[in-house]
This record gives sequence, structure tokens and C-alpha cells, in this order.
Amino acid sequence: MARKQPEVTAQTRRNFIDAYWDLYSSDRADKITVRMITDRAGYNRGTFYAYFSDIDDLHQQMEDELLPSEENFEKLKKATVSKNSREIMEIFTQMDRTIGKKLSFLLGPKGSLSFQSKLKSSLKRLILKHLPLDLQEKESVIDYKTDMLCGVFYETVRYWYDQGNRQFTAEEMTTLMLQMIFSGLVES
Amino acid sequence: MARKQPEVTAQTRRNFIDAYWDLYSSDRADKITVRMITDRAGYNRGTFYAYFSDIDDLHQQMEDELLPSEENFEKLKKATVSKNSREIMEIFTQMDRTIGKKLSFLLGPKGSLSFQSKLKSSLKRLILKHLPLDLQEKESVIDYKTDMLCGVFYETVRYWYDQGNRQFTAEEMTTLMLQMIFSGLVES
DNA sequence: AATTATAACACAACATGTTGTCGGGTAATC
DNA sequence: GATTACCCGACAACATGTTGTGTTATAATT
Repeated sequence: MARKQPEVTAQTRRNFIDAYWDLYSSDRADKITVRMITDRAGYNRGTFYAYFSDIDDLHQQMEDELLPSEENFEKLKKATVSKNSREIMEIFTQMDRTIGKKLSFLLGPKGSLSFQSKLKSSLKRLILKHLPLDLQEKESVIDYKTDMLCGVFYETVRYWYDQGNRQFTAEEMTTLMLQMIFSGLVES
Repeated sequence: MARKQPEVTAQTRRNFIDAYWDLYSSDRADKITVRMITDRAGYNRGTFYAYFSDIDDLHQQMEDELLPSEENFEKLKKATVSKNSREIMEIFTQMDRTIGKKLSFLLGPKGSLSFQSKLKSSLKRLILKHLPLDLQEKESVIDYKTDMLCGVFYETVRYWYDQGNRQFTAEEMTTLMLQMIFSGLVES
């Protein structure tokens, strides 16, 4: 769809995605039809195909909007290099305010596996580039450890959304995670 | 379907599940139709509904077959309590031989989120029951640590299936994992 | 051993719903 | 006045879940 009225088309697209999200986060995802989406968004069914090739296309676009932007990545990198943990936390709390609800759902047991995979890849990329891992070790070991580091971080975020924010403050959560990363889980 | 010829019905059921698996692990999962399954399995479409209520029903049954049985759980518990790490490893290598290929796929990025959730819950249940965690700590902390322990273990298995078995032996993998659990990921 | 009964499955047809596409229409915007 | 955004209605193709009616092989009864 060529767009000479960008604001209109952008809003329509948004309406479709929002309508889809409503259904996605309540109903069973695999039972959603194009008609359900267009009915809810208030458009004709045919209009849908002017914006998306099919439901999966819409879904992927929705997910991509929620992945950390390059901009956020850059911020996070800077904060990490300068070891400014308060700034790191701020980035996350801001992300939490804006897309926290959606993240919480997508990371949960009814969420999206493709999103979780994409997010993990992003995390691993960030960690490999900017975190100081011991370069004395074999490359394969570093790769594994990066994966685990990423996994712990990822699981912590997931835990946080699943139940943590009722148990811990963000600070406590972060402290626990770092302790785990540096000293291990179990007393040896 | 009442069954007076158990071997026949069991085999038919198996044929359906196997046919579904073939499609599931190659095509895009959400595009599989009942006709595709029955064609591949060599039965009439109507027969499918004598065995399963719909495709999702079949899928869940397939997943449940792959979850660790209570029997395996019991073995694992005993081996864990007696700290017999060779026995633990044996249980896993046997599981690997029998259902490793399927596990590998289900845990991967194109796999099944519901299966991954179920598996994690099983793991957490096992860990909470039988692993000696420091009981001095607050309950909330124990819960978090259990989740992370489970996460690390889970991610290790996943890593193993994703690329690890080309890099490490099962022994090396286990050693690395334990080291990570007891001493942390990064030198402090 | 001959008989019935029935389990397992095939086949065909059904109403209903979804998909993706198209050609034509209307109202607002450029 | 041209174009854009969208509506409307219709289409063929196909999927779904169900039902009625066969056929055949196996199991139970006599």
C-alpha cells in the first residue's frame, strides 16, 4: 500500500496490531482469524490484506516492534562499559513502563517462542561484544559461558515478570542475580 | 473409540503421531491440516477424529509422551541423593538415545513453548524436592535460586543439543555446568 | 468348525467457516 | 479532478467436525 497520508496509514496499521494484541493476549493464539482482527479494529476484512500478507506477518511485525532498538542497545552498551549500574537499571525500568506488560506476556508460558529466541540472540550479541569475559579460556568455553550468562539474565527477567516484582525490589533482584553470576548458586 | 484390539489401535495411534511429527519437524507447524496427517499416515480423514479431538489434542499427547516419566524421575532422584554422578549421566545418555532427536527439536527455536514450560516445571519440582539448598535463606530467595538452577540446567541441555555435542563430551559439559553452579560464571 | 457380532476403518456427503483475491463504489484529501 | 483510504460483495479453494453407510477381519458364541 503506497502511502500519501502517512499519519492515516500508520494509525490504521497500529489499530490492526493493537486489535491483534488484544486477541492474542486473551484468546488462544492459534484460533485467531483475520475476521476477528478486522472486526475488532473496525475495518473491512479486505483492508487487512492491504497492510499485511497474513496473520503471521502481522505477528512478526508486532514482535519486532518490541525488541530492544539499536538505540537502547547503544545506551545499554555505554552504561555497561562505564559500569554505571544505576543507569542500567534506569534503562530497564523505562522499558518496563513502556512495554513491560507485553514483555511479561510474551515471555510467559503462553507467549511466543520466536520472540524469546530473538530476544536471547540479541542479549547474547550484547554480552559477547561488551562484557569482559576471561579471554584466557578456550573459545568453546567462552561461548558456553556467554550462553549461560545470557540464560541467567534472561531467566531473571522472566522470573521478575512472572512473580519477582511481588517479592523483590528491582535492586534486590539485581543484587541476587549478580551474586549468582559471580559466586555461584550453591555454597561449595 | 472402545478398543477390543489394543495392539491395532495402539499402532494406529502411533502412526498418526509419527506422521504428525514428520510434518511438525519439517513444515511450519501452524499450517498442518488434518488431511495432511491422515494422508501421510494412510488413513481416512474421519478416522483421525476417532482418535483425537483435534490437532492440538494430538500435539499435547505427543508432548506428554516425551516428558520424563515418573519412573525416570524416581531413578534420577535416587541417583541424585546418592550423588552418583555416573549414574545420573547414564540416565541422560539413555534418554538421549531414545528421544534425543525429538527433544533437540522441541527445545530449539522452532520447538514448542508449552513443552519447554512443562519440562521446566518438572525440573523445578525435582530440584525443590531433592537438592540440598541452603535452608537458612529466605523462602523467596530459595525460590529464585531454584528457578535459576533449573534455568542453568535447562539452558545447558539446550546448549548441548544446539551445538554442545560437537564441542564437548557429556563429561566436560557436566563439569562446566557444575563449576558454574558452585563457583559462578565470572571470576570475581 | 461354523456362526454371528463387532471393532477398525473406508468412503462420501454435510453445513459451516476461513482464506486470499478481485472488481467496483464512496468519501475525503491533495 | 485525481488519487487515496477504505468499504462492500462475491469468488473459488480448501479446512473443519460430524454423520450415515458400507466392508473386512478378528473375536466370541454356539
